[in-house]
Amino acid sequence: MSISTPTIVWFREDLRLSDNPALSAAVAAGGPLVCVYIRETDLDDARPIGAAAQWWLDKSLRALAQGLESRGGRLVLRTGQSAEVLADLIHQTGARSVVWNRRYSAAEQTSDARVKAALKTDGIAVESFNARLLLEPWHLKTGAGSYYRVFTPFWRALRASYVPAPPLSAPERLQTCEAPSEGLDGWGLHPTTPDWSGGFSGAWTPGEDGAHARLEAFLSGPINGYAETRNRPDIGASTSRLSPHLRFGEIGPAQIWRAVKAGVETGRFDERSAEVFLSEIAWREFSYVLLHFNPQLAQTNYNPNFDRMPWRSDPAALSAWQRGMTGYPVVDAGMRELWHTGWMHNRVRMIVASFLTKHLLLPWQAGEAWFWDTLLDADPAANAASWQWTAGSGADAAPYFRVFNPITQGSKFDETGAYVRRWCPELARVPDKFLHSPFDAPPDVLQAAGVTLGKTYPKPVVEHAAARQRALDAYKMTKEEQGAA
DNA sequence: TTTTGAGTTGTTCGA
DNA sequence: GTCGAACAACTCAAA
Repeated sequence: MSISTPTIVWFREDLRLSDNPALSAAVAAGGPLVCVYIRETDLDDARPIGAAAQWWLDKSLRALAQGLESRGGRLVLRTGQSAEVLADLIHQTGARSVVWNRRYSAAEQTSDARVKAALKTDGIAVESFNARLLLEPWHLKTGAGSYYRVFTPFWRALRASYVPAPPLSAPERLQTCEAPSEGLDGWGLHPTTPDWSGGFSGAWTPGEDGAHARLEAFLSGPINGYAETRNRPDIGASTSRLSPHLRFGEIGPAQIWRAVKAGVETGRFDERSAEVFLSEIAWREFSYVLLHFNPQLAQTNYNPNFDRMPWRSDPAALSAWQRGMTGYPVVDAGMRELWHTGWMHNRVRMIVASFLTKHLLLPWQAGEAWFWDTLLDADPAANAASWQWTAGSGADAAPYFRVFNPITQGSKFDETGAYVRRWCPELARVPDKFLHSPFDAPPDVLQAAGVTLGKTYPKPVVEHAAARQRALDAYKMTKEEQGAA
């Protein structure tokens, strides 16, 4: 390869300059770079990213462009079919090679394979890398040679065999080729009319620098005690909040792994909490395994017995759940946190997901779709796998009789009530004893707190005990013999 | 091949 | 108030 030949670096879900194998390989090739992000129009089978994620993408691309510019480079933005855009760039710049980091949903992989074949036919060198996962989905196999369907053995195997590669530092200077670029402002990723993203900007700093600041903030304190405090949404900094950064590849799991392990080795972190935190990273990996071997994970039941589940259709109940108006404070607080900040605490995600699928008996796909549109971190693998897990239809899923009691969960994990009081301010003056079940409070208590159920705060859309029994009865249907119907 | 032990995150009831 | 058992049966992973 002539050292003057340009290499195209196709950025996708890896919006970072450090520990980016494709970028490092392109730099090592010695020629100038063409750094491009393509707004793809040919991913027919893939869902477009949700509205919240678009907001993040907008900011993350700006941060990436700035990172490149500060090193003497430039980010090219294009819209079109990926193969055509790349061919066009090759024509414009004289590039003879293309590199990217792999992605793992079926639509994306199919498209990438097609692009790769077409480029190779034209005599272009193409190489792809892993920047997104500790180990790629096909890497770990059980003794019988199949993929892992149960988390714990998967986690044991991962822990035993994974050794992170040496870190790759961000290039200090870059030389990029001139090529026509579109403008981000024209992409309309930031919402207008109305701009509902006001709650996002105060809560987040998209981009690689923001990702590392978030990691450092987590490692400088909250990681110690994480094993317990991670379940407490009323404690502001109890989790890492790295999920949206991971979603867009502003930081990779290998970088997190190295940083955590280094802290354990120097005795800086409590070992148990570090282990629990890394196991959460491993759940993300496990989700990618499930997605890879089950491309329809976001659409169809992993466990086909659930095809017999008698889900209801109830637009009013779905809407109450989406808007945070179910009358169960911890559920409503979670749904409102999601709407305002694009994120929800993990413990609360489980509570609201259990409520939708069990108390309301609505299909998990409806919840998955809502999360897809409203979560900044909406991930094709983790979102689908987690919803199926909660519903009971997923791999290694919760037993069907595990129906979260939203009152008990609220009292237990929002012990101080700070979480409900923040997101449901109309309940702020309800005393702790009734904060998670205002419908059980005596009338004079509600009056003193300025609450009128049905007016200032909704009455519960379902009664817990009856809804629980209905869910248990419905789940029995998934157990019936084939042909019993 | 067969067997065995185990499996993210809970709730309710009754002693 | 606390504690242990029941809730169900099945699939997976590994010996």
